[in-house]
Amino acid sequence: MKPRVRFAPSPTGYLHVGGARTALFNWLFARHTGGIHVLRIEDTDRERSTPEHTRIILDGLTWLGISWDEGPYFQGDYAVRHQTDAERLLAAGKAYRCFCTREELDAQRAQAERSGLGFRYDRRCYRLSQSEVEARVRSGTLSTIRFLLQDEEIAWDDAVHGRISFQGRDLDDFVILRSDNSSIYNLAVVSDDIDMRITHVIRGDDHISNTPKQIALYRALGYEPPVFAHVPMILGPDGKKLSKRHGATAVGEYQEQGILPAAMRNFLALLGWSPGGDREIMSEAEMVDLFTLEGIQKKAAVFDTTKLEWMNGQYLTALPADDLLEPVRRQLARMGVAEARDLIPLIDAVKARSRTILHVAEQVSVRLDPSRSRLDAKGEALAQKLGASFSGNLSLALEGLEQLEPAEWKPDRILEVVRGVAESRNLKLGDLMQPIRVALTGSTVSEPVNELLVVVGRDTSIRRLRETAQRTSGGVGAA
RNA sequence: GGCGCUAUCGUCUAGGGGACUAGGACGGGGCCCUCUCAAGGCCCAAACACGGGUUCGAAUCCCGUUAGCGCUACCA
Repeated sequence: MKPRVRFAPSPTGYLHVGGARTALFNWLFARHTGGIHVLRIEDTDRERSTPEHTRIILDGLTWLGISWDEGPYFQGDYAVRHQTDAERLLAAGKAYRCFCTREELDAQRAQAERSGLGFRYDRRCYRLSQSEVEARVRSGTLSTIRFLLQDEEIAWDDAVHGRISFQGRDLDDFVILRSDNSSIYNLAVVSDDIDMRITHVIRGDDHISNTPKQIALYRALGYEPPVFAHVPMILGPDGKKLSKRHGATAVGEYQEQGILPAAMRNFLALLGWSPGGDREIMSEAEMVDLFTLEGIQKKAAVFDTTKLEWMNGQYLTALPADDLLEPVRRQLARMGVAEARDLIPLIDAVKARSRTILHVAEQVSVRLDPSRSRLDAKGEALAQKLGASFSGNLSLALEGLEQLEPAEWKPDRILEVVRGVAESRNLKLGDLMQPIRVALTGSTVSEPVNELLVVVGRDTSIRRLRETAQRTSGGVGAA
């Protein structure tokens, strides 16, 4: 039988990196086993669920390259089945009506807390006589349906943790149907997972304590529970559950920061999963091939953005510029930069020394700007640091460069010429190259200057260098 | 408080009784390359939480302690 897995987010917020990782594991497992990946939106919390959040979650998954074979299904569409299942349990004596109000329950809880004991529902409504229950229902008293939990051991063989067991007596007779006939999470999930014939439930660690309740529900409903695989949580740098105060937690934020989906996916896969050995950078196909539930870590993992950026840098250098064209274009558009010409050579020139698309776009825009002849504050400061020779050396290099015909404007030729000038003047190559770099980019960091000159173009380069040399000839800062 | 889960370098991890003077990666430090910065190559510092067992032998198995985290709703 084909495995069937599901990713089941609630549309009450953005797609969180933890959720994205859970989705990734489900998808990887489905692909690896030839199974089906179902997407189910758990929108039963009407108060907090919005279509906007649903859209963001779908977009985030798509951006990451995580697809689904069925759905999205919306849990809210199955309210009738949930109710029917609850009533079936009630009719079978496996659940009972509870007339306790929220206020009464709160009081009982507070009472239990005062006496230092953990609260557990005392089953007072279970002890009501049949006629009493009927009388209250007839009188219109609101009631919930509670599941009657047997006092027995409930255990399962978790695919990542091994055997986990709970005692029924430590669990509560939990509510499965609210007084407005809407289902509580635990019932809705089990009812849907049965209906959708889910074989493997791969979800966050925080659901471990829900699992015995759900297993009891499966059995009471007459079904065998699926395989459970509880994946570890993702933590912030301080070891606490990852949250807003740790910075970016939504997948969309990383997209905006210029992280590549392939890098994000690779990084997320390695957070709590390892193929064994030293494998780190993996293609989608390799990850699918290597993925197993056994390779999932038991321990929670800290989300390390520094390593994410390193990995993104790896993808940036390895990917052909063509693959980067669209994201760079989007970023340039966001920055309000007009792309006057073919961006491929520009991207090629800078991608190896960039960690994000943002970073690539910034450098591209500097090289793209034909009017950038005046040094900005930073460039000015750098020029000053190079000292009085800045303008003179710039002019020297310029004399050589101006000799070059447009057809000769190639990295090898440029290097040859500049090197010739340097040797004839007894200067080091860097004495001539660095002023050019600063003049053209306003920075001491760039690709090799001969390549930079080609990327910027002969005419623009010469014009800009000439203007900068003139402006600073009376001493740096004189202009 | 109760119940549950977890525990290898700062971080992500390899390891599943002898192959461990514990390997890789990020980050840090150094060197090489070099017109700068990356990339790349080489090197260094850095960990088995603690205590008991089991065993000829334990990072690996068992028990306890400690610590961290999760759950403990008519939320999901």
